[in-house]
Amino acid sequence: MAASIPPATVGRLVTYLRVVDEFAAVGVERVSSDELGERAGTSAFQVRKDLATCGRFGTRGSGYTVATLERELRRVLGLTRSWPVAIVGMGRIGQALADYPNFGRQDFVLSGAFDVDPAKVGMRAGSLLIRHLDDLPDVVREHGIEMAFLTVPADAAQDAAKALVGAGVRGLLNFAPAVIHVPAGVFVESVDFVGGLQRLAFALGGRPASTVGIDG
Amino acid sequence: MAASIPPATVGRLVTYLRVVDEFAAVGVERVSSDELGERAGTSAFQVRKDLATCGRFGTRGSGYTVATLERELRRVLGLTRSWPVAIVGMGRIGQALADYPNFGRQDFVLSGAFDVDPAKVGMRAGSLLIRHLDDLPDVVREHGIEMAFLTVPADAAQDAAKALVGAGVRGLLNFAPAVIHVPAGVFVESVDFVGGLQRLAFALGGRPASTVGIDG
DNA sequence: ATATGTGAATTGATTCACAGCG
DNA sequence: CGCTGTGAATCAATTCACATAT
Repeated sequence: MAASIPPATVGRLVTYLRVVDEFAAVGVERVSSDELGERAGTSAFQVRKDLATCGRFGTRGSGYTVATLERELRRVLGLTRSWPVAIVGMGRIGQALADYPNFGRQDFVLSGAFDVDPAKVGMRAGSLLIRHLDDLPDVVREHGIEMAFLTVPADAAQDAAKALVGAGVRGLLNFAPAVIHVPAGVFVESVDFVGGLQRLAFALGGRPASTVGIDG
Repeated sequence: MAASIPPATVGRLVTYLRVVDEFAAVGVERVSSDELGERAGTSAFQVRKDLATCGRFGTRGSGYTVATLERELRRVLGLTRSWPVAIVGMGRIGQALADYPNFGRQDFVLSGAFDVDPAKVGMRAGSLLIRHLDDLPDVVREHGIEMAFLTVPADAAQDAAKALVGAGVRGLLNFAPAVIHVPAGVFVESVDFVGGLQRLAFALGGRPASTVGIDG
């Protein structure tokens, strides 16, 4: 039971959940793998394979019930509970995240904001009071925090990650352009926008521009 | 010549460039695939395979010259020129990006900031004057902009993408939690932090915690 | 000797065709 | 019939072993 789900599939399940929510928001009750694939930017084959990997959610001949699919996707992804999240590093990006409105809707609750800069400690960011990184273990214990945004400069990222892991945090969402090393049992997802620009540079310029037409 | 490089490899080349820059910054002149792999969070096999995909950069018996590797990686990735970049959507995230200090160092130059909110148009963000989205085509032409940050709310993302493509922009770095559809010849990289949290939720909770030991 | 470059083997992911249920 | 679920086939990516160059 619950055969392990490939990472590539997990990434798409997140997209399907988003798409399903969009359908639900406009009152659609049933969708086909074709419609899901179109909206999610993949093929109907892929959708069916991915969904079948985690259970039997559809009805042959008529498709998937939006409400069922949403519930099952949330269950599979571990989104049936609320996840308290810390932000470590209250620079521009950390502050922008603290003000981001829609985490609650997604079952993530900002529960701590940290920095090492005395000028920032004590200030507010969104609904949060910025505390010193030294207080991390206490706050993690108090709020049951298991994941955190890592929004410190690249050269401070590994040390901050170490502090987080030491405090018991097991999931890091790293925004720094740096590779983070963590022990087994701890997970890092990276949000690498500098890298994103570089991958775009490759796509646009690594190969010759070749006069691609956008007609038709 | 220049056999096409697999996407998975391109992603790692970006990491290698970063690691190589770190070595260069502390004065190291030669590195082995072992050292690169360790720092980049992958195997020496993978490093050699990736680097051999785009050329013969090393010296058997002694490794890779840091300066050569940096130059070659930049060339392969299309980072030998400067890329003007626009920001579309001057909310918290767009503003944070406008203030991000280190794009210049990476050969990306912020060259335009856009929004549709009259309250924001005319204000400054970092070194940029915020202009109305209607001015996009003019500014794109004037500065030769080929890529853009897409930092608008999810429900405005597809329309903004259309405006960008219409203005001739061929590379989008999408921050919105939404799938963006673009014509052939246009590239989208997504920076999905809400999705990142959800993937972490799966990693931490989708499967039973199973008492993962961090000992040994 | 030493560490790269590369074909071969393996593993994983995607695509497909169609069986099977409604 | 229509559309899902799934084994088989194809394709891509990773791992490995070792020949090769310095």
